[in-house]
Amino acid sequence: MNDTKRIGRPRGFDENDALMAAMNVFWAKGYDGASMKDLTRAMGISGPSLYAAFGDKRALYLKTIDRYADVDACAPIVAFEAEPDIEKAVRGFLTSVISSATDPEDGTRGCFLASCVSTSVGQVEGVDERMEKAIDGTDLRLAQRFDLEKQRGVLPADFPSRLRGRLMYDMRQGFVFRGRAGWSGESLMEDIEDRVQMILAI
Amino acid sequence: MNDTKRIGRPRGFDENDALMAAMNVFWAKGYDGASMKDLTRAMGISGPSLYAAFGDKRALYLKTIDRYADVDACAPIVAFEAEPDIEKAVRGFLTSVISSATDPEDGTRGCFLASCVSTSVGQVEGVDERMEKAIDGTDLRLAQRFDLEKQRGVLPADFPSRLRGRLMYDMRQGFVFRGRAGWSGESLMEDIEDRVQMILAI
DNA sequence: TGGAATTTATAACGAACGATATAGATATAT
DNA sequence: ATATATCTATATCGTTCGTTATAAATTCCA
Repeated sequence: MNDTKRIGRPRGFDENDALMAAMNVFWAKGYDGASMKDLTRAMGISGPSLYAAFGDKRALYLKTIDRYADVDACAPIVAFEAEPDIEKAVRGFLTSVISSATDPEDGTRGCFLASCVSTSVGQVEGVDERMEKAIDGTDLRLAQRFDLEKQRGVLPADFPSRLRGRLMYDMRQGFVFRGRAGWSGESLMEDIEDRVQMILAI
Repeated sequence: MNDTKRIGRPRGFDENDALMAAMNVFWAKGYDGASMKDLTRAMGISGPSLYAAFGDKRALYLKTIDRYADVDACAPIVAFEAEPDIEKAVRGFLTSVISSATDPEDGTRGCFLASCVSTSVGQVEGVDERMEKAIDGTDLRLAQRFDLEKQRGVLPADFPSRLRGRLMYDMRQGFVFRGRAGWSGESLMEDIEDRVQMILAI
């Protein structure tokens, strides 16, 4: 927005990098579990710098949520939209959900929204609206993919795109949750063929 | 176990009542959100009494989880098992899930396990095993209800009871989650007919 | 009635939390 | 060069947290 050189000492850190680092901490430890010490260390900045740049802890948390929505970091949805064959796309979505929910990477499991932010809904002010909007957005994206197949004639005209999109979202929520509780990827995979047929059933 | 009068000053509170009161606090505020002050006030006892009777905060939390499993306080599952007609039973399960997830009662929404304990999985030591066992148990109860219908001949012999039980569980998880994020009961009800057919589809 | 045992209430503990006051460092503008 | 503005680092603030000494109160046993 404003690229002109500003007066005063310049930032010693990249705001975006710091935000992503903070997100990973929240992701791995949860909102309450992530202390300011954890955050400042991971972000590579000191307390006062954090407060000056992002406000307080809660504001930082909300900013990581907005950032996540922007960068579109949710692998399963991306996989779903990229695969042209709809059945493979649905299977790919579920497979991606399961693998990300059971293969921890840096302590971060599943989707940031599904496995971290969702646990602070109703607890941290400002999260509910963002979560509701995120769910709405995801539901819509999933439904639009089905609508596309209806236009192509692959899916029948009366296919309930919106309902099946919501169903996929709820399935993700369930898989992520089971993954956190200790379920193995293999045991979760037992369900996917039945669920693929289910999602696409007329 | 031991009803003989014990020496010393007797308890001034009922252990079971105190445990249920503690559960309601955790249910409404979450594990981290519930302070010892909240707990002692709701339980009607003082700090030292709490520690003497239940151990520390975490031990108290785990005991409320065990207690919940014992009293079988999950309304949707009870509704599911009580209704003889299987289609009505499935519909009743989902309806019960939705109403309990969107009609807050004393700040407690949904199922204690689904809406509170599930958010502390991976965060509080001892919760994971209990949650995994609880999910297993619920999956099994749901599946057994379907098996019963297979014996009666209402459902075909190749009906995948276990998979559909899991599916119902994941749907509950999704509904409870959406309810916490602000979804209304009416909007959630839009899905149920599609889902009832889905759960019972061969 | 006097001790032993147990629960109670008051008060306060150390630790960790989130958040800041202060001062020093580094840039631009005049 | 001086002034001004912005960022950084150290150190510390006041709370709140979960937890626990301490001592009074209440019961049973001898």
